[in-house]
Amino acid sequence: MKTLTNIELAQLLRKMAASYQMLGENRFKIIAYERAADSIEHLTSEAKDYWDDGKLGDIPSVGAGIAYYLDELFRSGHARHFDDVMKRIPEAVFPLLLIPGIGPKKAYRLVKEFGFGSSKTVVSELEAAARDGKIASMEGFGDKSEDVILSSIALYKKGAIKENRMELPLADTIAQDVMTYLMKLKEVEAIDVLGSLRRHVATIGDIDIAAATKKPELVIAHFVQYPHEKLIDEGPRGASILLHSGRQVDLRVSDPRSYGAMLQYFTGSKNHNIKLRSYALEQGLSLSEHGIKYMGKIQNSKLKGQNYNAKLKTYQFDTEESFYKAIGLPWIAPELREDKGEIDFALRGSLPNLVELSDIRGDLHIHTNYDLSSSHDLGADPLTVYLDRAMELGYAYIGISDHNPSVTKHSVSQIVDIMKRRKGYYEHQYSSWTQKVSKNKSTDRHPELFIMCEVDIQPDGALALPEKAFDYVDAVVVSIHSSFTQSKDVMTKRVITALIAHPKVRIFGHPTGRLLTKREGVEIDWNEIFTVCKDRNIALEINAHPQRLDLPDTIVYDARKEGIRFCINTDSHAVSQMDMMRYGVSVARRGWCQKDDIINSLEYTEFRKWLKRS
DNA sequence: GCCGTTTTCGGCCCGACTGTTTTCAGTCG
Repeated sequence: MKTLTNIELAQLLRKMAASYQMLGENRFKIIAYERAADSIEHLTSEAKDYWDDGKLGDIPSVGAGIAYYLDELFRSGHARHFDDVMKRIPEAVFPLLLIPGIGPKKAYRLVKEFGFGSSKTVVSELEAAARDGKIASMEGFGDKSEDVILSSIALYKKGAIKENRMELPLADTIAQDVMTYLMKLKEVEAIDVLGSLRRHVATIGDIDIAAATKKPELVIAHFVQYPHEKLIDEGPRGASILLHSGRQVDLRVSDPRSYGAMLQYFTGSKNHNIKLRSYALEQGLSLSEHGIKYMGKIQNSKLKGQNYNAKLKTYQFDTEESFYKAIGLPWIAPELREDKGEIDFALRGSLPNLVELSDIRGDLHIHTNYDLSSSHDLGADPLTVYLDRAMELGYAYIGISDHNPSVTKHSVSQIVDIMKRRKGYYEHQYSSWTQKVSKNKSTDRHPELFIMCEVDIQPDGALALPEKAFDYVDAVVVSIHSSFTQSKDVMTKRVITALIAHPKVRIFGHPTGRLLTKREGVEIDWNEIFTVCKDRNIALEINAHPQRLDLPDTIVYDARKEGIRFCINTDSHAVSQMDMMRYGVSVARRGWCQKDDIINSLEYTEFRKWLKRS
């Protein structure tokens, strides 16, 4: 039987939710399935592992009912109840759910009406029906809905499907461009990104931007002049455009007096907001993007002094801080707003003091253009260029972690020789560089250098660097670069073998090996890895490379609870990539890391002690 | 169907927008 991944389970549960919606089931049952899907999708370990331990019911939002069906699914590959429900739904409805503006009810009606049979052809068949004017005559539909379906399909074909996400740095770059453009207007009093982008999630759907202004019409008119492919929507509160890149940007404007409430509302996450509103409701407070309505009879003292909008019967908040304060909470950093208990921590006043980019003192995973005959990519720039940049960044140290020399092309003694020559070369380069900077600059402070190596973990767990070559490095990062699809048991043993192979193994590089939107991470028993890392005092890397962001934040969160420490590195293959450090810091923050959890926040002397185990 | 520092029953976050309608259903974030 094929093992079901969390993503596949989540998709299955969402299909169940959609099916129930089409069948007119109780709406709370639908919500329950959606919540279970969300919960499983955000799980840090596989649901299958919960099942192995007989603990499916421990998964939040999975109760006795769904646990029973999932159990059957894991045992036999089928859940009769799921099959029975979905048997009543034509398969052709499901692709339609990915088209903007089409939900379960509409999809179901359209498929029933026209008898679309195949999920492969349904989108083009629907397009043809709309072209022929066959939709406008359906009850509940009209000319306008027909147009909307046509333009939605066009969007869908351009890639604007509901699940098409982009990597964080790309979204960040696009958003910065648009915000720079918007800020040219002096009427824009404040501007921020919203949603998953503000929470620094690894992949982003739409780009949402908030602006505070007393002249909304002016700001919106300016926004829709930004170069775009298509104006999707324009109204009094904002507008949406589709860029030439196929990416959607939404602008929302708000009066400065209620900007804080709007910012809070649209930053999400959905689950954070749901939890927050439930909590507020217990105090008789109803939250919305406009502010807070008081439902109780006795005056609530926390709302005193807030601006009151009589028309909306709502108290307004210009900042998020004042909004949270009115519910009795301190401000919660956006990265924490994922319903992982942050509201309880906020209540107890024990939110983590999150690590900042400025806490980072060095970057330990950098590839130079020194050719040591590796089977992997070299970097693009020489050591001295990285050193210059490290100095500008104010780093106390950097580590050069080139890939090990190819083990298939060289003998052991050749590899040892290559590593020895490399060490000599770097030491010489570094020494002349330090002399140069001491002469030119007023300060004698400059980054220290660690000569390291990124060593392949071979399929059997052996390190791709012979014992004698370790004499020529300060420490190594070990990483998986091949055989990603080994079974969980084999992979776990493989990595543990590598981690304990040599005392100079200090960092486990991009541990899951995932490539965002391209390749899933490896299957591995994280608890066993955590145990070994803790015993051997090895750091897990948080790789800041835009395509990796690896470890994923959810696993960082779990590892941190076990007392594991992390090293945030850029894995730079060119000097410009050293600036990606901030994305790694975002991952750490989403994993609730404080400065102490990050090994490369240590100053040089302390870090050196850690790295060299002395 | 899930869930519980007052509850094992009776609740379940909130509002905007749209289109097709005279009060609402569907979709979205």
